Amino acid sequence: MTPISEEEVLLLHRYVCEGIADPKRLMLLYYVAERPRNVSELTELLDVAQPTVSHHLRILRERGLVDSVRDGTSIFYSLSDPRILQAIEILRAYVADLMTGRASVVNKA
Amino acid sequence: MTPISEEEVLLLHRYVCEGIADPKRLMLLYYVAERPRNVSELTELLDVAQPTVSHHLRILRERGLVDSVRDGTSIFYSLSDPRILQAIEILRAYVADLMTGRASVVNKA
DNA sequence: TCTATATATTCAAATATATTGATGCTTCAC
DNA sequence: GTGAAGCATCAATATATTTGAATATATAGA
Repeated sequence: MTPISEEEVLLLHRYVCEGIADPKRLMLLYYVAERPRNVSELTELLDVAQPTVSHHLRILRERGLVDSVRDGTSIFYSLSDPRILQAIEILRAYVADLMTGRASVVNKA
Repeated sequence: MTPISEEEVLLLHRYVCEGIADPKRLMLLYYVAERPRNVSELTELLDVAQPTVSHHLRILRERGLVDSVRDGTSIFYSLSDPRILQAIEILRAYVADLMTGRASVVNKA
């Protein structure tokens, strides 16, 4: 493990961690990872007001986590890099283990 | 990629994403991943007030991201599960590519 | 027990974030 | 050009987070 600098941590935080730090945005990442989806579709899926979805999509877009492509009046969002969800999936597995007691608790018994 | 449920996303957020959503906490995770470290040491390394470090450590501890062991008057913190940093390292590599223009921008040219 | 050291907690202030109704902008069909 | 659809931005509010000074708690040694 290469030591990390404070500047690198700040970039990591600004470009990724901040982006995935909201449940709605996590859901958005999973949804657009399946296939490109437009805002209307994502608004229905998330069950929040449309401006809320646009707000979260903007945060993801500004950080480069998702790409957007206009098609007529719709704008389709997609995941920009598979590593983003790859990392999240590792954390997801970790949490799943946590919930079934296989991580951190049992390992210390 | 197995579809994720809203409940699973909430757990993922509460137990991990929220925990790594602050630069100071990211630094803490890297520091305690190297070796167990006590609060005094971490306070010097982070260059913030001791209560601030305790606060961040509590957030990490409550989520199970770090373990703590008392030794005399000191309390040593360590990383609870290697997968946490494994995932972060993937994101770190992604950000490094972003910064050198190898990710997301170039791939779309 | 008294004192010093190490860590945690409380509390308040400052800052940041999430949410949504109202509104503006863009695109397309007619 | 007009109207409608889709999305973004604005403005206002509510909520959450970060921070550190002051204080409390816990351990060890004398």
